Amino acid sequence: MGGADDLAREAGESWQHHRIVAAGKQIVARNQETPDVFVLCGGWGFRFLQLADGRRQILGFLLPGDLFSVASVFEERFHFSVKALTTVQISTMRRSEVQLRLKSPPVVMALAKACSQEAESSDRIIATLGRCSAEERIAFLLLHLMKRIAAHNVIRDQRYPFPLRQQHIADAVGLTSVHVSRVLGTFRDRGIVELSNGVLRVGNLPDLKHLGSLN
Amino acid sequence: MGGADDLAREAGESWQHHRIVAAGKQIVARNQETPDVFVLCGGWGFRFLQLADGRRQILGFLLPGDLFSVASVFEERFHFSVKALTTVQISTMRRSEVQLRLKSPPVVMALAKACSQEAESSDRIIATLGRCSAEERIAFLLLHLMKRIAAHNVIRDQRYPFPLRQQHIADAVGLTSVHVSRVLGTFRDRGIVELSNGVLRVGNLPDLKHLGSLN
DNA sequence: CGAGGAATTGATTTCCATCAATGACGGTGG
DNA sequence: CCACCGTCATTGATGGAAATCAATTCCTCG
Repeated sequence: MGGADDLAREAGESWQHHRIVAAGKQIVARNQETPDVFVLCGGWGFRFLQLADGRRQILGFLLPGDLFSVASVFEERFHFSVKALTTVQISTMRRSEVQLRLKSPPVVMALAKACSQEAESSDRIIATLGRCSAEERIAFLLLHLMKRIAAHNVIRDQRYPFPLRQQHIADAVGLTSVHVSRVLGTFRDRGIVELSNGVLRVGNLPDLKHLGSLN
Repeated sequence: MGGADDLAREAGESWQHHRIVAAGKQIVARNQETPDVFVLCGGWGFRFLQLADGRRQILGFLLPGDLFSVASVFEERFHFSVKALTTVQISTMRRSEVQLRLKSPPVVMALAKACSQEAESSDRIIATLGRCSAEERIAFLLLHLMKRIAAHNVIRDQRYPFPLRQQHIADAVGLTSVHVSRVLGTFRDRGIVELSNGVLRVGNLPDLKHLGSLN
């Protein structure tokens, strides 16, 4: 997640492959082994773990430029699965080739940066799931995604492109989609945010931040 | 976390410092800047985030040999706090010196390994907090710690040294200590595990695994 | 022996899950 | 063009898991 831009800039073209995946399709499976490192180039994806009884936890969302994970540069095996949320473009690069590029300091630095961002993000999610209420969790997720969306898009009128279904929100913050619907309902009634037609409209950013900022 | 053994083996002695910290004392604070990389050499510690209203989430426990975090090799600032759970020995090394050692492939590989282990561990914790019941969360934590404890100690009679208070368990799995007490009570009644006097005795490992194995 | 933190236990409340029904779309094929 | 269907969102009623509040009791350690 993050930092792959630098990697791509550094890289030649010949040892990369591109691929389009339709919305809803799975891209990689947990425990799958591959000689490639994956980067998402367009659209949205998400990483997740599925429990034996079907419960699903979304670990994070992938936006354009995101490496599937820093660990995948070193590990030949994924410890999570990835699905396309929207139609998605992915680029794959031979791991061996990527590792050769690790001789270049800027590439190493980009990876190191991505590593610490991954770790910090994970830790904030753990704290949110462990200690926050439903409203706080959802607010946190929205704020987190807004920041990342804004890095890719010009935001006018506080309207963010937002392809998630309520089920995705639920699976990301550890709630049921029914309860997500209720919470988003109260957010709408209170004029905090409104979510419809793949657009997130923020009506009261201070209130949202008040709910969703851990500290 | 993990992989610091290799680092230490690789390292000389002169640019390291050792320190003893009493149980309960804080070792580093969130946002604290330091020129040093920290390794825990003896005792137990834990990493945590504290929310504005005092809610605390323990992110993970540190055992001997653990780097506080891989990210701290690259970042001069911690994004979490660390406290000593027991009396603890810590070793600090100049970050600049550690980074020089990054020219050595085995050190890089040790770090990469630690990075992917951190990421996988975080993701499993996220899934556990997001999707599992109180019993499952506690069982998961116990199993996770048992594995790590067994790597440091000879385990006889299924008795593990276990210095956590119920409050620590609660803060690690996102519950209240009252509820942890109840769940541990039923575990004891069912003969699954018994926790007392800093010793965890496992009475029925299969049942524990059945509860705490995500898949 | 006494004191203070830790654990246990009970009563009650709160939050969220579950179950179930309905409505709103959007696409598809007759 | 419209009936049909599947997916998604909403809403109500109910149940259950864990939080909260509040006493004790149990240890550990001066």
